[in-house]
Amino acid sequence: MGRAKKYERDDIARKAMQVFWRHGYDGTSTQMLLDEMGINRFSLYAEFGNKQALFEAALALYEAQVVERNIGVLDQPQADLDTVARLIQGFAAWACQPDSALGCFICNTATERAPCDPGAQLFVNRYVQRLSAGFARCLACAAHRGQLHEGVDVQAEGRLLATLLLGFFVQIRAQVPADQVQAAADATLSYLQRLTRPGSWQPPSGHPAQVA
Amino acid sequence: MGRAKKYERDDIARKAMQVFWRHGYDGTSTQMLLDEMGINRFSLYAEFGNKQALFEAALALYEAQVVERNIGVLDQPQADLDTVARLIQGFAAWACQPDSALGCFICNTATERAPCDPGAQLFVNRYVQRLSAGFARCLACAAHRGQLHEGVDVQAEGRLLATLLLGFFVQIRAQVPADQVQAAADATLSYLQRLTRPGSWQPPSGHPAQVA
DNA sequence: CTTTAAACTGAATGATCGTTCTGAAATTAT
DNA sequence: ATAATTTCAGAACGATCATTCAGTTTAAAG
Repeated sequence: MGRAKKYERDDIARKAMQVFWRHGYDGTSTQMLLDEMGINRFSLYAEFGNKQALFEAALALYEAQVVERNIGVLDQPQADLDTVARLIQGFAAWACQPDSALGCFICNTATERAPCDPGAQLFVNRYVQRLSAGFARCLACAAHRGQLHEGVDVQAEGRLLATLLLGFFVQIRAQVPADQVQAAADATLSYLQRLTRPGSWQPPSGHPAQVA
Repeated sequence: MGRAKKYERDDIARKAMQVFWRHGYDGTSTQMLLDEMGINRFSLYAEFGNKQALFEAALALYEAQVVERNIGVLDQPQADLDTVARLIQGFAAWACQPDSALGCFICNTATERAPCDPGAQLFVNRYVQRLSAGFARCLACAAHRGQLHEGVDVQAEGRLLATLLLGFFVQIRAQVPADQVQAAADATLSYLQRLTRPGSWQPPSGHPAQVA
C-alpha cells in the first residue's frame, strides 16, 4: 500500500499558517514554507497543489481555530456588553505583547490579497460579517435587558464595532505604541457606555471610565 | 554639462506611488515600475538608488499630497464636528467607487511592511498621530463651543476616530459591500451625536440620524 | 566644432521565484 | 521474498527577481 507519510496534514498546515500570517502571501517563499513545515517540495505540492491553495488552507485553518478561539465568545448565548468590553480590552492589552506584530491574519490578507484574489476576499467578507453579527448579537442582548437607549440600531453599531476592531488590528500589526492603542480602547468602552441607559451598565474593572 | 533627463522626478515618483499603492511592496516588481514610469532601469536606480528607497519616496509623496488633500481639512482652524462627519461620510461613499480597491496606501503599508520595515513604521506612526490629533482638534473645537458632554476625553476620542478610519480603509480595500460600510458610517455619525449635548449638533444632511 | 559629462539603451549579473520531475527509500499486500 | 505503490530527497526547470554595467546617444560647455 505504499510508504507512510512522515507528517500530518493539519500539523504542516498550521506551520504554513504561521509563516503566511507573519510574512504575508508575497512575502512568503516556498523555501520559507518548506523550512518551517519540515517537509520537502514534493510533499508540499502533493498535499496542497500549489502556493495559492496552501494559502487558502492556511486561511481556513485560521478561521476555524484562531478566529474561533479569539472571538467565538461573541456567539455564546450569554454574550453581552461585558463580553464586548472584555474583548476590546483584551486586544488592546495584546498591543504590548511581543507577538503582536502578527496582527490578524485575515485583516492583513484584506489589504494585501483581497483586491486581487477573490478567494481571499471571501474570507474577509465572511470575517467582517461574523464580527458584525457577533457584536450586534451582544448589543441585542443588552437591548433585550433594557440596557440600551431607545433607537440604537444594533446592526449598524455591530458594523461600527467590527470596523473599530479592524482598526485596532492594523495598529497592533504596525506596532503603534501600546498607550495610544489603549487610549482608543478606553474611548471604545466609553462609547459602549454612552449606548446604555444611565446606571444600567458599567465597563468591567480595569477601565478608568471617563476619568474627568 | 551632459545630457538632459527625459523625465521629471516628481512625475515618475507619482507613477511609482500609484503602482505601489495598488499592488503593495512585494507585489510590485521593478519591471512593473519601469513600464508604468516610462523610464529605463538605469534612470530608476540613478534617481532613487533602489526599490526600497523608491518605496519610501512614494510614501513621502502620498503623505505630502494624497493625505494632505484628503484629511488636511482636519487641520484647518474652522474644522469642527461637521468636518469629521463629512469626512467619514465621504470615505464611506468612496466604497462604491471603482477605484476604492486602492484603499489607503499607508494603511496597506501598515499591515504589509511595518512589521519588517522600520522606515515604513515611521510613516504609519506619523499618520496615525496626525489622524488622531486632527480628530481631537475638531472635538476640542466642539467642546470649546459647549457642544460636547462633560467628561469627554477629546484625545482618546480622537484615537478612537483614527482607529475607526483605519477600519474603514481595510474594508474599502477589501471591497466589503458598500451598504455594510455605509451602515458603519451611519453608526459613526450616531456616535458623534451621542458625544454632544442634546440639540447642540446635528449630523450634516444625507444621514438618516437614528431612524428608529 | 570639439570636448566632456551626463543620461539612455538593453543586455547580463547571480539569486531566487513557483513548479516539475527523476530516481531512491520505505511500507504494505501478495 | 517479491511486487506494487506511495513518499521522500534533491536536482532541475524556465521565469522572474533586484541590481549592475558596458556601449551609445545626447546636449551643454569651451
